[in-house]
Amino acid sequence: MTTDTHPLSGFLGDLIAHERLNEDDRNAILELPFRVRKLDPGSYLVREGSLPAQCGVLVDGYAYRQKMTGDGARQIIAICIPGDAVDLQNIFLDISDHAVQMLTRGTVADVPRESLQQLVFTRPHIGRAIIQLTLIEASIVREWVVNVGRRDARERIAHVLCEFAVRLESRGLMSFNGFELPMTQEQLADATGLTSVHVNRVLKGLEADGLISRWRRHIHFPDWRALQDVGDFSRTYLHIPGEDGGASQTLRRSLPGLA
Amino acid sequence: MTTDTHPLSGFLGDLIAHERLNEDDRNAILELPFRVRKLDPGSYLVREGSLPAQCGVLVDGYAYRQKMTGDGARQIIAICIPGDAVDLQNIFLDISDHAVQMLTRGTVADVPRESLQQLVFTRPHIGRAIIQLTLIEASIVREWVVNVGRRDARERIAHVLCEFAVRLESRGLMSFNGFELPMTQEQLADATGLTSVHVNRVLKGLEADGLISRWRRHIHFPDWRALQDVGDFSRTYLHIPGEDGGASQTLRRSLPGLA
DNA sequence: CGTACGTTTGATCTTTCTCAATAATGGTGG
DNA sequence: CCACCATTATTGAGAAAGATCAAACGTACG
Repeated sequence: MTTDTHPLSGFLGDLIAHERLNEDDRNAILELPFRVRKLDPGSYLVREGSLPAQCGVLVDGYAYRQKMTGDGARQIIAICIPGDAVDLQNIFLDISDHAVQMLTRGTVADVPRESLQQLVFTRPHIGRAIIQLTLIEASIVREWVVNVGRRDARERIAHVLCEFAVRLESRGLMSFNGFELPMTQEQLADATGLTSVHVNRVLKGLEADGLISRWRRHIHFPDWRALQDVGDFSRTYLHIPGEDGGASQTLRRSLPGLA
Repeated sequence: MTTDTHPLSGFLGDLIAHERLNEDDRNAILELPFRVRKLDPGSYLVREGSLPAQCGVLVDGYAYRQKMTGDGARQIIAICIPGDAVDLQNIFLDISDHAVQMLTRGTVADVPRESLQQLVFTRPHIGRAIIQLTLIEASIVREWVVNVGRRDARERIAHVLCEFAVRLESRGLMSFNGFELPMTQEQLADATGLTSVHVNRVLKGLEADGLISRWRRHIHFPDWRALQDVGDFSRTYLHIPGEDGGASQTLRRSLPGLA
């Protein structure tokens, strides 16, 4: 299928998951002008304070949103997975208030700001879908405030792992019963407001308790239900369509141990 | 002036600050249907899991966004000030992922979801303005992740105070050189991921160091510049229009000690 | 005037950080 | 394919920030 190999097909799939788009809408997305780039880990998609003229769509690979404090500490705000548009805020806001950097090697399709902006108002269904995506992103960030503000280290890490698993699953990116964590323990620490030393100890603890199993950076879930409990995780804030708060068929398939 | 007494005039002012609206646009906002309610502290504007049919606009008084963890801890996600629309996410997303509660006694104007939704797509300037407001809200939440994840107690509280001061100032709600903090120390703790005991000690510390002065819940800023430094505060993430990152004229007036 | 709520203070305990060192891993050039 | 280097993971010991527990004190409101 040519659609599956179109660089924006992942993004389109995400839109479709949230809003019914007719053929014209779908074509409008696929006919957006774009330029593809290959990027190395650590390279910037957006710099804080910059004024991006295009919106990057992650074709493959992973990225993260990040802010630095005055004394050089890093806080990771969000993880971007393939199919995510990383500059939706910058379509309507001028100067970027945070940076986006590649976590792994990957591919990005840059779409001009104006093209997307125009679609939002000329095609209400696309507009609604894009607005929903930005709102869901905001919802995830709110949950991260809770995670970092009111949960202890073990809960935080369990929660982040659960969230990542469910998001990957919703895009069909889970392999078997787990995934390869695309980040170092130090980056996981920056996402959870901890130190890498402590992250290491907590991961070992989770493993010792049979809540996860690890090999290299691959994480598997021998007891998915228990991990969710430890992480105080409930998927509702992800606003994944077609799931009532219980698990989807696919999730049931790929995450056994779920009643 | 009749405009100033219209319940939605604060909201309109906020929109205008971000996007040029012509007379038709402005009238469209002021002619929105609404119903006014008076609310007591603690009463809910939105419950987590609910499906709001209207968008509340804070006319006066303060509110907060909040989520609870499984073991009953509360995390405050955002503070809403007069003029804020508290349900913008719920215009396009169905089930609410967090609760909104009154902090003080206050007044809310409820606008039907559909009316606002329609304006977004029929009046692109209003649409852009509303999208910008939701994006700025998201930007503030991102900064809160940084605050709670990577700053110590003193920095966190200083930062929250600075943010609150600047946001109030941008709406003309600062009195003299300070404001009345509309929340208890316990609520401030829930906003910063601390305990009320520790918040109390930190406030006293800030006061002892001449960074703030307190009388009841009134906070003043004897050394605004120093407080910003302690809080690692920079206003850029608030995306307040017409300010280059330096201070506005009004701010200069109302917050002396600013070079 | 008393009760409920918020603030302040002290003493002690835990979680997590910091510093430091060692071991494993992955990628690179020869 | 192998040796080497840089990065990442792991472990230990001690220190610190903040939590917890408990009590006293103020203040506002009915």
